[in-house]
Amino acid sequence: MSAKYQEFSKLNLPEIEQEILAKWDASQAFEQSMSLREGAPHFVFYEGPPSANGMPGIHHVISRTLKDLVCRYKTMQGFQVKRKAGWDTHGLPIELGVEKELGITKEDIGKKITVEEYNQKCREAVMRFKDKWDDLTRKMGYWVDLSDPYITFDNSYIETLWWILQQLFNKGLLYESVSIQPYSPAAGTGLSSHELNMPGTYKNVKDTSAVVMFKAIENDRSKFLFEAARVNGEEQPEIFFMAWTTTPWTLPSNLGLTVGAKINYVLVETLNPYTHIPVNVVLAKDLIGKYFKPEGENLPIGSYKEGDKILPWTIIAEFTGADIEEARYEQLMPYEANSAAAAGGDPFRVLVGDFVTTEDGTGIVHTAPAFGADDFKVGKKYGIGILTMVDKQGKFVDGLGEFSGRYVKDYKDEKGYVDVNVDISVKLKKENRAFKIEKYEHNYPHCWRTDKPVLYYPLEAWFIKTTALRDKMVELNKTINWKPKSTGEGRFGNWLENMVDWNLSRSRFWGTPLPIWKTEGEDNIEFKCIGNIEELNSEIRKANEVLGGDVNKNYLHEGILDLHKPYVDEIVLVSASGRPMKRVPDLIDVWFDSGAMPYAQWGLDYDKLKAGDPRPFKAPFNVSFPADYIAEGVDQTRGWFYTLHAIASLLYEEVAFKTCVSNGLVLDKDGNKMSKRLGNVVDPFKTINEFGADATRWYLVTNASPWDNMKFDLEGIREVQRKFFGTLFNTYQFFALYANVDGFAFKEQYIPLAERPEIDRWIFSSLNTLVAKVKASLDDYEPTQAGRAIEEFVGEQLSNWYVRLCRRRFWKGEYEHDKICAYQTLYECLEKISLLMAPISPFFSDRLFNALNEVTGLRQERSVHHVLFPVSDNAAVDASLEERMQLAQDICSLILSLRKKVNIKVRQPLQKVLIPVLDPAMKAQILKVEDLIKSEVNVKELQYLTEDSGFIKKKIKPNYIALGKKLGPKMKAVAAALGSFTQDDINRLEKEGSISLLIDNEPLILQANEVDITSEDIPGWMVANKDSLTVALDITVTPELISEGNARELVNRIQKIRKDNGYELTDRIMVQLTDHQELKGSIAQFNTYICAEILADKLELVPELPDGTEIEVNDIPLKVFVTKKA
RNA sequence: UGAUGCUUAGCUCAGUGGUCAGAGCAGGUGCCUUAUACGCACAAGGUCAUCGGUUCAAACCCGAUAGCAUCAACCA
Repeated sequence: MSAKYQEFSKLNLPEIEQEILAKWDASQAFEQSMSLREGAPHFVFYEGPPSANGMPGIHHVISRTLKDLVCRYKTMQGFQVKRKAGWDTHGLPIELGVEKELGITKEDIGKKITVEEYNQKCREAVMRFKDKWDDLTRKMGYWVDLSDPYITFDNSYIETLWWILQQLFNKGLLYESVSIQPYSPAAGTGLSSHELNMPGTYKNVKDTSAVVMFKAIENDRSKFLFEAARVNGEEQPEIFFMAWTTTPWTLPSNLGLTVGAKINYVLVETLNPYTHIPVNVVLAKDLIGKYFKPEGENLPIGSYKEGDKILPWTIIAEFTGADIEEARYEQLMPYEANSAAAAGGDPFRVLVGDFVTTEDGTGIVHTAPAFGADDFKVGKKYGIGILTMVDKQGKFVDGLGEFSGRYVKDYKDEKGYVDVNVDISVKLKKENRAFKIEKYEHNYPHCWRTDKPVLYYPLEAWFIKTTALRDKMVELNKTINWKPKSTGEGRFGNWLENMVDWNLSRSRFWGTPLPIWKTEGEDNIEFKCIGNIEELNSEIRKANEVLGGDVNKNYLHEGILDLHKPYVDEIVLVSASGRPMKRVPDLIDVWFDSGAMPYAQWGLDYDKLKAGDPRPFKAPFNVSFPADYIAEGVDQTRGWFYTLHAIASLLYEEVAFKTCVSNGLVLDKDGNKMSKRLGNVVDPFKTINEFGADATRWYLVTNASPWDNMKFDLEGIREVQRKFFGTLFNTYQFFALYANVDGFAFKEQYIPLAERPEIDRWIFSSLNTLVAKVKASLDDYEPTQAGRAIEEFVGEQLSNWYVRLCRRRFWKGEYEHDKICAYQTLYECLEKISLLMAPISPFFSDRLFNALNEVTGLRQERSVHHVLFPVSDNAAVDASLEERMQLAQDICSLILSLRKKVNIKVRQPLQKVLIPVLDPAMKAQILKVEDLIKSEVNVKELQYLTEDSGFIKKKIKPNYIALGKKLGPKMKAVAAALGSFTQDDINRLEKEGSISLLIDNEPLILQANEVDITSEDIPGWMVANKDSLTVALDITVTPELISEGNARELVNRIQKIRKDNGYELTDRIMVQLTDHQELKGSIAQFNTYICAEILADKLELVPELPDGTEIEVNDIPLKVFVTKKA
């Protein structure tokens, strides 16, 4: 323990941080922050695993600051907070990175490079930037246990995922199905959404589009259409539903027509423009204009002659989509391969779907479930079956007549490729089944590798039936505390409501394999889902015994050593009926990896597993589920937040986290997204090295609410550094300077609050109010509020008011009661601040705390992060005291503003200030701070004007809040009436407590408490107002006042000379001045004052001073000669 | 296209159903020196995105529009 408070030459945050980091390392401060809380209640935090495959960016600093500050705060609240780090190690970005590095594509894997080698590369690549991440973690002061992280590619991690999948499989929540996915026939592979979002994949292309006519069959639902046509005179009317398609090749696979329930449709009697046969067609009313000209309306059909430009048409019925639901139609292009039986459902019906619009087409959507996600969904809902009349090479299957074997798009760059879409259109035209054929330009996705158009194609995939738990998940979500609320209720809640089953399958190489084996062939398929390594090993041996030969020969001895591809794929298992089973080649979605971290981070406990424990995970899972708190970027809403929630709901019908903070994006200072391409990425290392992690963290937290997108500007960090840390640092420096002089080490008895001066009690009250506010804000996960409150206190209350007003107490007089009060008060403020700010800025707070504590030894703890958070002392909070100090600050500000207006500097004393006081309470309040105001603004007296002094001009306004409900619409009239009140009217109202008005010829009694009376003017005086406060200043400068002003000015000049001469604070001086008529009186009168201020024994007036310094005192030139007294 | 959020001073952000809309920074003016010019004080700066509605009263509540952002989707 050193006897002196450390003084610094200059604030250097990065340097302080280096020092603190070394100290933390040496003392194992982080480990201690947990071990000191052994046995205390847990606060559970989950770390969302980052991928160490890329460099960390500044946006990682914000979410990690949020994580860290809550964990530190909860530790200070007495909780034990363990935080295990984790790494996300699987997934497409890693694979793509490796492909790029090796210069290969997906197709080359298994050919140019073995899967084994490839996965080895991935395993190496995944931790490429781990050092950088660890470095950032350390430098930004993020306390997380990096020594024992969970890693998603570890066997034990994958094993836990398998166990979970097995649970879901056993519950029937894991199933195989088809889903419609983007697929590139040219490349023979499915495309991920990532690949589809690559630049240049969407291109404008011209395709043959067709409006085709599906012939309606008369039934219950369509009867009214036929009757309408018959009324119109036709005996055997033909009615057609018109639908538009840009992909005519999907027409042989058509199984339905989808309409919008609320869209208005019409039945139109007209002619087919190609065949000129009279027809009746159904389309959306809004789209009539697209196909028919207004001139043709209601023209008789018979009037049309071939070659006419105008097609006659007549609306003969009007109805909504809901009216024709379940109507039926004839198949458009029947062949042997696409029969209703082949579709496996009840096709050729009119369906209702919410995706239908009337923006283009006909308002009726041709629905081929195999080739569109919406089509598939609505088709499934209605059970119309599915037809996939195109194979994986992109050509029509056999059994489609003349179209069999033809490619639906030019995937092969065939010479003389004839567009099959055109042929289909021509055929339909001839058959009176096409209404309009034209080229249509639209935006369509293309395979980024082959440049050929993508098709949406049904592919086999494994799904988790999350929809089965939807209601439960929605219900559980309501118990989660979301910050901000809108993320949980809106974005997340909405997502849950519209959730679809989770497509787990990924056809890649580096990831968690799906642990499902299945028998080959189409009949009696048997499945086996493996749940742990031991089970797999025993199944391996069993298969070898049953199937014999070389089956699994490489895995018999040691069992399986790596759960990745290609090893798992080599393993053959045996089904219950004795047939060989091969693994489903899929990997699972990496989001499952991270969503399962609450369980997999600990791994499986075989003892519990064998005992049939439903939660067979290693300790400390039992005390680490669910999480009290998680925090990530808002982009994780449908990522990690969802998968955590989904898995916990599926397994245990519980939440995985109780509070979730989702932070917004970090944009550059102009509001653009940071991207490498634009070169506007902020390097977190550079930022921290230059400005310090504390300033960066403080800026990120206080600049904007974390969930708003923030525009990141280094200028803002600079400001924080200067304004907040600079001020706080200076306040400490001030304290240290004098405390060292006086040897203050908090050795004296703690002086009770009641015995301290008013200003001390005030800053204490204010401090405790702050403590309460900070605690409330942090408890509510609102760190921005907390940080801003601390800033405000340090800048305005502590530094700029308390210290400024109290300066003299620290250097004047003996080391006794008042001085000790001042030291104790300032010390406690500084110490509490160090505690309050510790969660947000862990370094400087620790430095400040220790700088103080190393001298006084008041605390046992060696780090601020081990101390319990302060508790607000209600007894110290005095609202009335805070109010009157605020009053004093406001009054001072008003007086300064008046001085400025008339250009009278503060050093010039003025005689008096007038303050109208309308009630005795206000006067009492100001009286208590009168001295303070007088010295602060250099005024000799405060005069209170009460109403009877006659000086005040009052103003009256309705009290809108009180009167609003009572008066309602009469409010305006009353306001006008009050506006025309005379001073006498106001006085009478005040005296009598009420007044009667005539509003709209009705009498109305107004009570005194229903109006606001203020005094905004004092006739003849210069006034300034703030809210209801009014201040007038007497700006008369009498000769006496000038004289005193001169004296003060002189003091000020001589002080400057002292400083220039480099004298010590305590040096006494001798002063010679040239005699000057105008100053003579002043110097004589204020001689004692001047001498006391400048530490001179006397002032000597001489006629000439050749060696003196020339100065000016209020424009009076003179010379002074100052020497240090020996 | 949908969901969600944002839009207030030149910039970064507060703000509450109550009649003059706030702070910091930048810019302006004036002040130094026994903590701090990396400071202090004062003044100026606004169509609260636009348009409608509810209300005695709207920056605030509601509805539409526009722009930005994220996520999801992408379609006939």
